Amino acid sequence: MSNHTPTPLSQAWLDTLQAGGYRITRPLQVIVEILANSTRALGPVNIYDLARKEYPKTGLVTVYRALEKLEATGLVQRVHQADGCHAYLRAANGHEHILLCSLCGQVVYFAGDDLSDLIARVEGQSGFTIQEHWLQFHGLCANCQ
Amino acid sequence: MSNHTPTPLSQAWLDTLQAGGYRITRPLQVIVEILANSTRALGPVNIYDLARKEYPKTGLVTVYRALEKLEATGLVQRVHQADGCHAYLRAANGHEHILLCSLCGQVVYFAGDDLSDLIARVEGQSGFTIQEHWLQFHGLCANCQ
DNA sequence: CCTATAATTGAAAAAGATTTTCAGTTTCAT
DNA sequence: ATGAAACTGAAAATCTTTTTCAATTATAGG
Repeated sequence: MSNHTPTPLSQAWLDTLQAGGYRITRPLQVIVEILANSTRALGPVNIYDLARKEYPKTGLVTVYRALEKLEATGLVQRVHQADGCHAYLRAANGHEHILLCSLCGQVVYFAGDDLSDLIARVEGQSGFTIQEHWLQFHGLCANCQ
Repeated sequence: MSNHTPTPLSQAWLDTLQAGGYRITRPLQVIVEILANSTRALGPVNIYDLARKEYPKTGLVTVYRALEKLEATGLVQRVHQADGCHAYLRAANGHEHILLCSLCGQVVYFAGDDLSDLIARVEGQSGFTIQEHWLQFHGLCANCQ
């Protein structure tokens, strides 16, 4: 069976997973390779189909379990779209946020937003303690418009 | 069976639904009443349970169908949370955004954000046409902290 | 290099969530 | 009042996700 060399990013993910106490198996490697290098959001079944091209024995259950590990480790995040939240993506780092093409699922990460004033104001008015904020843009990518 | 007078908001929703060509039935009225006046996000089964207290014949299917209509009409929106996206809420109007308590699901709507500069910059850099933006805060409400 | 152990795997079954089908009922315009 | 079209609830069908379990595999330690 073919055995490509991992990209730098997927190698880094595998190192992180191993440091987290997980074992590095062939199906995990294949799934990591797929997700680390995808430019669009992928659902469990998409990943399953892609993984089986590389390692045909891969089971769908293993995809679900890999997604759990990757999400728990903070390498991957769920993508929320109007029609559901079943796709996954490389997690945004730091102050990155995501911009998604509503047609093809293409993703672009962008940095920069300073919401601290707004957050302070909303905390004051609501009595909440804000722990997390979530900013996401949707639109049409250059190819889809 | 009891028949409370509708609140102004739920009456407005019913009018909108009727204007949209939908028929106003008892289970729809009950479901609208529940959603229009809830201060927290509710999933289909939550709604089902609450609806049956008011109108015991209500079927879960009818809840799903009502949510479809309400979402299509823009009165209700799905709430996206870390663990899934199965709850619904009154839709945010205009420049309102939502702040959710991660423990109890309590929701607060807040207004105000000017992201036009950021949007313009990201459009320029990415080649996307941005159609929609999505801002959501998560935290602990006054009661839950 | 071998070994023991604990994690991981795939298949099948189970559980859950959502959708479809269908016959009977209800709304609402006429 | 009446009829057409929309809506309803129950059951069945479809998905999606999780659990169970025996077999396999990764990895630490000898």
